[in-house]
Order: sequence, then C-alpha cells, then structure tokens
Amino acid sequence: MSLQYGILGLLSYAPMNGYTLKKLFNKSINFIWTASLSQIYRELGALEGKGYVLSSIQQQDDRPDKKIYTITAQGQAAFLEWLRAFPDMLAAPKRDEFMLRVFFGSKLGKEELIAQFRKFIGERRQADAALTYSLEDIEESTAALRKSLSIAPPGARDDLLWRMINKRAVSTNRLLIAWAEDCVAELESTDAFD
Amino acid sequence: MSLQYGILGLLSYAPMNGYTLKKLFNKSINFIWTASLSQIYRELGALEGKGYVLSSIQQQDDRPDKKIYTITAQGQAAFLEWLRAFPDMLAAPKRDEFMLRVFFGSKLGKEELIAQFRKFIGERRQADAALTYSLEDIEESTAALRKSLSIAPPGARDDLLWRMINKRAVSTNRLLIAWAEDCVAELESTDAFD
DNA sequence: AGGGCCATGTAACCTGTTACATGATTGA
DNA sequence: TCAATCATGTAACAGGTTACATGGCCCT
Repeated sequence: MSLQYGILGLLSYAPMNGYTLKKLFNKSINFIWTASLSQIYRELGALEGKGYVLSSIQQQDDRPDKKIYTITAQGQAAFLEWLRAFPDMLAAPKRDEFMLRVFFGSKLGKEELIAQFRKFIGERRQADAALTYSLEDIEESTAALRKSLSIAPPGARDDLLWRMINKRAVSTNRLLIAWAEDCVAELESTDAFD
Repeated sequence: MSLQYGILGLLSYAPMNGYTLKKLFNKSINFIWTASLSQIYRELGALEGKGYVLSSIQQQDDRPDKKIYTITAQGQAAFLEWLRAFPDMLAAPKRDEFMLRVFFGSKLGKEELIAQFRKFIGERRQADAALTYSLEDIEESTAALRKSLSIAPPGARDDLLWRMINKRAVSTNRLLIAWAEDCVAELESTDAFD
C-alpha cells in the first residue's frame, strides 16, 4: 500500500511517466522504499483504476511515446489522508539477512564468522560513501524538480527534511560499522569461541 | 527463502512443532525476521517436500496432537551451505514507513509533523524498554533450550552472539531517538518551515 | 460466561521479484 | 559492434498478510 502513496507523493510534485518515476525513485526515496519498474507500472494501473491518477499519451518522434500520469484531486486527498493518519503502530523495518546470519553464527567457525563481519563492514563503508555522495544528489534533484515544475517553490522545507533523512542514514550506517568492528574485536579476543 | 533457513536453524537446536516454533520466533529472532503462524505452517510443508525436515505425530490426550518436525541430514547440509555462502550484496533492510512519511513531511503543517515525530519517539522509547527486557529473555530462553536439548552444550558462543545482536538493536534504537529529538528541535527553531 | 492459550491448517489476497518481449537511438 | 538508455508492458512465481474454520482446556 505504501508504494502507492510513494508514487502519489512523487506525482504531487509533477506529472510523470513510469520510467521517469522509477528514476526519481532511484535518486530520492530509494534507500527508504524501493520499487521495480514492473511494480511501478502495475501500481500506476491500480491508481488509475481508483481514479487517483489520469494518464495521457505524449507523442515523441525519435523515442517511444510517453504515458504521462497526473494526480487527480481525489488522489491528492487520498495521499494527504494517508500522510495525516499516523498508524497506531508503525511497521518497523524487519527482515535483516545479515542479522539472521549472525544469530546462527555459532554454527560457523570463528574465522569464517569474522570474515563475514568484515564483508559486512566493507559493504557498509561503500554505503557510507554513496550516502555522502547522495546528499549532493538531493540538492541537485530538488533543483531539477523545481525547474521542471517551473514555478520555483521555496523548497526549503523539502531540503531540510531530506537532509534530516540523509543524516539518519549516515549515522545509523556509521553506527553499524562501529558495532561490527567491535564484534570483530570481541570475537578475536575471546577464546570462548572455537 | 531466508525464512526457510530461519526455521531450519531453529530446528537444528531441537525438533519442534509449528506452534512452538512460532513462539520461539517471537522470543528470539522476532526483531530480525518475523513470520506469521500460517506462513510457518506453509514453509514447514515446503521443507518437508524438499526432504529437509521429517514430521511425526505426538499424541496428546488433553490437548490437540502435535506434529513434530525434525531436521534431516540434508536439511542440516542445506542450512550450513546457506550460512557459509555470504551473498555478494546482502539485502539491506528497506521500506521504512516512517521515513517515507518524513520524506513527504513538507505537505504537513509544522505542528502536525512535529507531533508525528513525537509519536515516533514514543514508540522507540517503548522499544528500548522491550529490548532491555529481552536481553534477560535471551538468557532465559537459551537456558530453556539447553534443558530441552538435555545435552548441556556450552552455549557460550550463542550467548555472545545474541548479546551482540541485542546491543546493535539497542544502540540503533537509541540513535533513532536522539536523531528524532534533534529533528524536533530543528523544526521548532526554524522559521523556514510553515 | 468469556477470553486466552493450545494446536492445526486452508484460501484469498496483496506485494515484490524475475524473466520475457519489443525495438529505436546514442555513445564508446 | 556492443552496451546502455529510452519506453511500455505481461506472466509467472515467491513471499507475506488476513480472514476463516475448528474445538477443547484453563483461568478469572
């Protein structure tokens, strides 16, 4: 369900086709909520069925035609309703494969487990770099969105929030690195293991 | 797929029926990987089809009969294979509803957004209490498992790892609280918003 | 008397992933 | 020449949630 609201939310900035929507997903909410292209097309169809969006064909000579989706008044209303209704219990993100592996880590040898932790650290370090990079991206894409809207909104509110989201991602990520390094140190120094 | 390995992993401690497995999930890997009861029954069926587990009926007079599942040698092998094969790119947990809301937070009024942050903080504080509590639970349930296995394994390795998992959960949770408090402070002090 | 625990499952549905299908343009 | 980008989708499958069905025991 949330994916539909994610799409509606992005469409509330500007009308777009599915393909462009996917690219916007990639450079904005990608590390919050992912969607494959086929899923986006499916959900756009569903949204159109509900009357939350309207589509129109934009012809192009050199490239395939675009199907542009525009959010309707009902769509705007449904989106705002969702945004306002804070759930009683919001679904905390679960299903963390690495943690599942750690949980059963005693079945592995000490060296093997440490190696897995190191790989994890490697991935997190890469993510750290990507996140610092994506902060610049955010400013870029906000600017790009503003241009495409051609109404020059203040945008300061979005900038503030998006920087907060990025900050959260960076700091949890760094915490994970520190935690994993601690784990490695603890595993190496203990003789209870193996 | 990971759920099947989660089940196999738990069954590698002791044979169990679906209902008990669900309870074990709840008090062990629940904040890492969740499963509904119906899903567990379905996956147990699938695992039996693959020959990774065997079932036998344990009759009970006063309560409904139990269907006890035992992991087979192939099941053990498949589980270990999965555990050893660290994925090239492990799926980082995505789909965080609260963050999605924050992303679109500029559509809300300042007060409304702050209220949502406060609710988030409230939930995280509750989680913090639950996590500290569950650390005791871990020790309890390890002890219980050891008893039910009746072979008194060292268990020190599991204890170490499970305490590490708990530590990670507690510290990311506290980081989230601090982050959200920062956000509230920043929102309150800014006049760019609203 | 009513709710919660024990215990098993099925069915329908929703969500997400992967593979397939098509085909032109552009840049290395 | 080969891969990537643009552009739309369908189909099949995998994984997860919710509702339904059944029924006895135990505790308040």
